[in-house]
Amino acid sequence: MTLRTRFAPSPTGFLHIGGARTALFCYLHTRRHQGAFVLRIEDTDTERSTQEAVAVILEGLNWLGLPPDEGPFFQSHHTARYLEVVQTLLATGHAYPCVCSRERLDAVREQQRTTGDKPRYDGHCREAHLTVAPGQPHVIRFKTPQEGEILWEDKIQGSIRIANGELDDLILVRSDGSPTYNLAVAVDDHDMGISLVIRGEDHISNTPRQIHVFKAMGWAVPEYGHMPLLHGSDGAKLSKRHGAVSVLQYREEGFLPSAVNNYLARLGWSHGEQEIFTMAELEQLFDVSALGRSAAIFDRAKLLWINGHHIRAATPEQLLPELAFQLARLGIDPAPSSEQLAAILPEFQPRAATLVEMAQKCRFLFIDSVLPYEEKAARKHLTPATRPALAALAAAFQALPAWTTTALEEAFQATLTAFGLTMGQLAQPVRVVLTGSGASPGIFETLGMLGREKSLHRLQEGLAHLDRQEQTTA
RNA sequence: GUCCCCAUCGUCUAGUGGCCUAGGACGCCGGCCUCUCACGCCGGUAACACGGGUUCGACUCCCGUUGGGGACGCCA
Repeated sequence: MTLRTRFAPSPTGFLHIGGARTALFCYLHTRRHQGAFVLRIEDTDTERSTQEAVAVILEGLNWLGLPPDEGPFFQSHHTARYLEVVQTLLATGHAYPCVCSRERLDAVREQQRTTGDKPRYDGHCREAHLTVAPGQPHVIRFKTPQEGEILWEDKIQGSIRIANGELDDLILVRSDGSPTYNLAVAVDDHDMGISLVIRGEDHISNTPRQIHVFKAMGWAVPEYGHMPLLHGSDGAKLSKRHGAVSVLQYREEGFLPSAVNNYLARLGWSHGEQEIFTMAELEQLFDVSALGRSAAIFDRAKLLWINGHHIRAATPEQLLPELAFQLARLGIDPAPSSEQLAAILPEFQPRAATLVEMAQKCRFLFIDSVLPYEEKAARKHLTPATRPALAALAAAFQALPAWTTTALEEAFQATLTAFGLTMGQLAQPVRVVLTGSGASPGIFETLGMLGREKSLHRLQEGLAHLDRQEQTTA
């Protein structure tokens, strides 16, 4: 029997980083075991589910590179089947109608809370054998066994046992006739032949309820693996408060999907002392049964480091669209050509932890003027004392027959010798004038990438700047 | 409150009774490289929550305490 897993998000919001991790683990585990990865949209809550959320979740999965083998399927399309199952449950005495009002339920819970009991349904209608009149508001509840316990070998958590006495009679069908989560999940997991349910550990308490439905229907119970949750820096379950935004936000921020996946996979899982993994490696190595059991805290600093690694390991061609995307966001117009970007990318790959950072660092190449200069850099390196050498260098460059690295180096060296300067004493002022900042790729690489025309223009611009400065201070 | 789960450097982790004077990675600090910034390299900082057992021997097994997390909806 082949492995079948499912990722089952509810479309009530975007796909955040925690959901992405669940999807990733399902996907990787399934790839490793050559199973089928099913995507199922849990939209039984018609009040809160939206089409936009579905679209954003799909887009997120697509960006991460976690395509489902089957689906997306929508639970809202399966309503008739859920209700059919409920009829069977009713007929076999595993379910019953309940006419308790919300007010009564609230009062019961309130009472239980004050007496220190676990808030739960008190079974008021359980043995009432009610026959509801047409139009009479009621829900259908599952008749949970009160004795015994549910025990399962969790793929991640080990054996978990929960006494049936801890459970109450959950609602299967709402008073508006719509099915609830626990019913829909059990029916779909069975109908879709899911053999391993991988989900967050916040679902542990739902598992015995779902297993009861399976048993009442005489279905084979799937295996379960409850993964530890992702926490924010305060140690609590990741939420919007922690900036748990859409995974697509990470694309905006210049992260590579391979890096995000790599980072996420290392949260709770390890393979020897290896830190960097390609998707292909993860698909081969990752196994949910090797997961740890304690929650992990999301650490952006490490994500940044991993992202830098993946940026360095990528080919310029792979990065090209991402960089173009970020440059466009910076308002670079016209957009540089692919050839242009591919040529400069290697210089910036080791210098950026994100594509956003990379775009900022190579921006100087695509704008008309880098004025005004970064203040600190200009103050430190662009002093009146540097003017003569700068002017001489500009003249020497001007006279160059060809804009080659060798020629540039020779002219540079000659200027150095003529003025008795060290490399740094001249390179830094030139760098500021060329890029507007005190940091850039090597000075000859920078000159080469900028090209003759822009370089010469910026040197003149720099000299003019120094002259202006002279006047204001004089 | 009740039930369930967890507990090694700040963070992610290795560790499955002796190989641990606890290893790696991120971060941080220092150094090297060097025209700047990165990258890279070298070094440093820093942890087995606590208390009982079990054992010749516990980070590793058991119990308890403490701490943290999750769940307790006509949400999923």
